[in-house]
Amino acid sequence: MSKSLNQVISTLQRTGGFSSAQEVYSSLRKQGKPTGLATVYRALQKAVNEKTVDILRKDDGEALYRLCATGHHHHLVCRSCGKTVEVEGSAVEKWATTISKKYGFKNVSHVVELFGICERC
Amino acid sequence: MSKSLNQVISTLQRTGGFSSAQEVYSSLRKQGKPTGLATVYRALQKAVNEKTVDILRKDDGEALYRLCATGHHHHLVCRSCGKTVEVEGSAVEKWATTISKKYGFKNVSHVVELFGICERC
DNA sequence: TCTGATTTTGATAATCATTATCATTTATGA
DNA sequence: TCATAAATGATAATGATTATCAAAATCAGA
Repeated sequence: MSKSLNQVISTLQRTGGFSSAQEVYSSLRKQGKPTGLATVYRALQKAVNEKTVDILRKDDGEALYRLCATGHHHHLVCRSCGKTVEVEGSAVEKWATTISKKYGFKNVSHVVELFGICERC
Repeated sequence: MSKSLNQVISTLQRTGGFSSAQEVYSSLRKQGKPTGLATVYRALQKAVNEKTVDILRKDDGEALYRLCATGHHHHLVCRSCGKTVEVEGSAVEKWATTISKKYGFKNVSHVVELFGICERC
């Protein structure tokens, strides 16, 4: 595992929720470990291929990344300031299972994210 | 309803499935109804706001649009062949509303997609 | 119908995330 | 050590989307 991949992964661990590539980039810079933007993208890409990182898209199409292994939960993200709350969704889990059976799909994963404006914004 | 909105809608009808904005643009041009790219985007945006058109993202982040006769719904997509089923999710809608209130978020949208392997694959 | 105001349009430029390039640095291994 | 391969990062290129703004179409009232 290359050095930069390690750093990107551990940055995702620190921040917890979803981070865009640009956020990882500036986060690394703030940590005193400046890393080229291209390298950040490369590391994220590799992590996604290896399925250690999960990718999803914001409304505007920007990609968000998060560690896969960190237990299953969902996020409520502020569109304005980026504040993220982890939320539980057993209702959603059940729903997903029901739907999958109904249509005969196997091995179903789901992406569920909420985006809104938080109180302060 | 403006003229261009009509044309964009009927183009989506003709092509049936999902089309990118760029595809709609060149499709209109081929039909002999050349329309500015900006206008195409504006029309699609408006249609999405009015919930007459559905938007989702390709893997590379490009937006795809499709007529959405059946109101708000979600998708169950086959990872292997791409087959897509529209599914209803009132359970999810309720859950999203509850969570949003709980954390004081306003104007909350949600992204819910299911990915699995369909029967045939 | 004429006239002035408002809306719509479209060519073009600007934006912004992402990818490609390529020279330089760093790791590897015989 | 030396040579080769891999990783890095500054920068340019790409491509979808959005903003700008002047011209054209539409509308409303006299």
